[in-house]
Amino acid sequence: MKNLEIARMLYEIADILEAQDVEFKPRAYRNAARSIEELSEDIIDIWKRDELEKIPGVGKNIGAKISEYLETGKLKYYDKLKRQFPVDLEALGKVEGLGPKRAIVLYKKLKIKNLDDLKKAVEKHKIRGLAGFGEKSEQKIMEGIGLAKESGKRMLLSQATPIANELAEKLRLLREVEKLEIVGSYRRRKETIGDLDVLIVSKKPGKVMDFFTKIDKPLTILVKGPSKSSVKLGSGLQVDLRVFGESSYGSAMLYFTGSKDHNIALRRLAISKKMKLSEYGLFHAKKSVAGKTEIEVYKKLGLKQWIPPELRENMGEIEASLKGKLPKLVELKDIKGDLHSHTKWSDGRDTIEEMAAMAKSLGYEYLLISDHGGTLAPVANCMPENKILKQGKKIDELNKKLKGIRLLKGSETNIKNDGSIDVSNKTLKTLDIVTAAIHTKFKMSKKEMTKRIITAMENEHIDVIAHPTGRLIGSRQPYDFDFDEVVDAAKRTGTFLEINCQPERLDLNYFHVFKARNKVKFTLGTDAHDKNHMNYMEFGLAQARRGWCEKKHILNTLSLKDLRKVFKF
DNA sequence: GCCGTTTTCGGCCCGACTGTTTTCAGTCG
Repeated sequence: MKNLEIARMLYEIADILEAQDVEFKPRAYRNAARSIEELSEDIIDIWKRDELEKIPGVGKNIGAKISEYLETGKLKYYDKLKRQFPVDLEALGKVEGLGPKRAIVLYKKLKIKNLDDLKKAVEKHKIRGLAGFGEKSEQKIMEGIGLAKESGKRMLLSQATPIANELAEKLRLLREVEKLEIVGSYRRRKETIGDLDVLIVSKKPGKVMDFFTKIDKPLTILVKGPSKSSVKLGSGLQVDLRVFGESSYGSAMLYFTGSKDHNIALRRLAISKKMKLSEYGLFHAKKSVAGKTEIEVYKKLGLKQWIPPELRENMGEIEASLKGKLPKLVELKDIKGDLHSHTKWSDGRDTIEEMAAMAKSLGYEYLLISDHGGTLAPVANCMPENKILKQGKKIDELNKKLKGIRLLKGSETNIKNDGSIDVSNKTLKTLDIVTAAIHTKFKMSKKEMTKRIITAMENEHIDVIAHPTGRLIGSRQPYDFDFDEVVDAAKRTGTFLEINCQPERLDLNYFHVFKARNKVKFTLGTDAHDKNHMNYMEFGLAQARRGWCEKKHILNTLSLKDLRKVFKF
C-alpha cells in the first residue's frame, strides 16, 4: 500500500511550492494528496488499471508523477525540490504557528532542517530577530515543539463523546449561552475526531470566552479572541469555540460542520447563482438573503431538502438534494435487535440472561448470541461443537421462560486459511444465524485472501461475514482483498456483510457501505463482550448512515417474523 | 496543476487571530 507514502510526498511538494510563493499549484497538490489519502483502494491497483486520472484532483501531470514513482521508486521532481530544501516540513509543520513559509525562512537563515535543529536554535535564542519573528514567536515555537511530538493522533468518536457531553453541559450552565451545538466531524459522526468544534449563540461573547478559556485544568490557550478561541484540554483534545449572532447561526453551523469538500461545493453553487456564502450568511449584492437556519441556506441555494450531517462529504448529496432525492436514512429507533454478541460461554463478561435483559431494556425484539465457536480455543475461548450444541439447548430453554425478547442461536466461526469453516455443517445446521470471520493469518496475497473469503461465503450455512475487512482503527490495516469481488460473491451466494459497531472496528466503514449498499444487505452487530457494549449500536448505525443506508439496507430493522423469513430459521 | 450548471481557458472558498507590523503576511480551520 503506497497511498500514504505518495500522499505525504505530494503534501511536501505543496509545502515547498508554497514556501516559494507559487500560486495555485500548492492547492492542486494538496487536493490530490487528500484524495489519495482517503482512497479506500490501493493506488497500485488504480495505477495498474491506468485510472490514476480518475482520482479527484489528479490530472495529467500529477498522474504522470505518481506513475513515475510507482515504476521507478523515485520522483525526480520531488528529489530536485528536496535537494533545494532538505527540510522535514511535515514534522516542522506540526509546530503550532509554523507553516511552510516560515519553516523555509528558518532553513535559509539558520539551516534548520528538523525538530531537533529547531529546538537547539530556540534554546540559543537565535530565532528572535529574524525578519518576521520576535520574542513571542520564539516562545510559541518552544511550546509547540513539545506538543508537536505527541500530537497528530485522532481520537475515536466513542472516546470523544463523553468529553464532548461534559463540555457542552458545563458551557450550557452559563447564562450567556443561548444556543450551543457541537459541530465539525463530531456532528458528521466521523469514526475519529481530530478536535471538537463548538458553536454558540450569545450576546455577550466576552463572558463566554472568559469562561471557556478556564473550563479545564490543565488547559492551554492557543488562541483567544472576541469571536473565536481555541484551547487544548487536559485530555489533549483541542477545542475550538466560535460565537455567533442568532442571524448567522445556520450558516455558521453549515460552515463548521463541514466537510470542507461539502462547503466548497456549496460556495461554488452560491457563486454560480451570483451569491456569496460564508459562515456569516448567504449574501446577494452584499445583502443577507439567508443564514438563520441551515435549511434556509440550503433552500436559497436551490436545494430541496436539508442534508443530514452524516452525508456532507460531497459524495453526491448536493446533487441528490437539488433533485429532492436524498435517501431517508435509517435511524436508531428502526433497529429491532442486535445481531452480534458474546457471553461468558466464550469470551464475554456477562451471562446470557444478563445480555437478554439488556437487549430488552434497549427495546429490542431479538438478540443473536454469537459466541466464538470452533477450534481457535486459546484465543477467544472458542466453544467446541458439543458446547455449541449445549448452549443451543440452554437458549431454547431460556426462550420458553423469557418474555418480550427472543434469543437467537448463533456462532462466530473461524474462516480457515483455505476458506473452510472450523465447525461442521451438522452443528451449523442447528443454529439460527451463523457468522464467520477471519481471526488468523491476516497477511495473505490479495488473490488468496479474496478466494478465502469467497470460499467461506459459498458454504450454505454461513449467513454473515463479520468485520469483513479486519481493520482496527489506528493499529491494524485491513486485509488485502478485492472488495468488489467479495461483494459480488455475497450477492451471488446470498451472504450478508456485517457493519461491526465496535468503536475501534467500525467495519465495514462508511465508504465500503456506500459502495456495496445496492448489492448486498448489512447486519449491524455490536460485538458486545459486555452488556454495556450493546450501546455501541449508535456508532455502527452512524457509519451506515454515512454510507447512505435506508431502513431497507439493514436487516436489523426487520421484525422477528420477517427476519426469520430471510435467515430461514 | 486541476477542472467544468462560467466548460478547454481562466478561474481557483473565505474569514479570524497573531505577531510584527505602520497596513500586512502567515497560519489555521
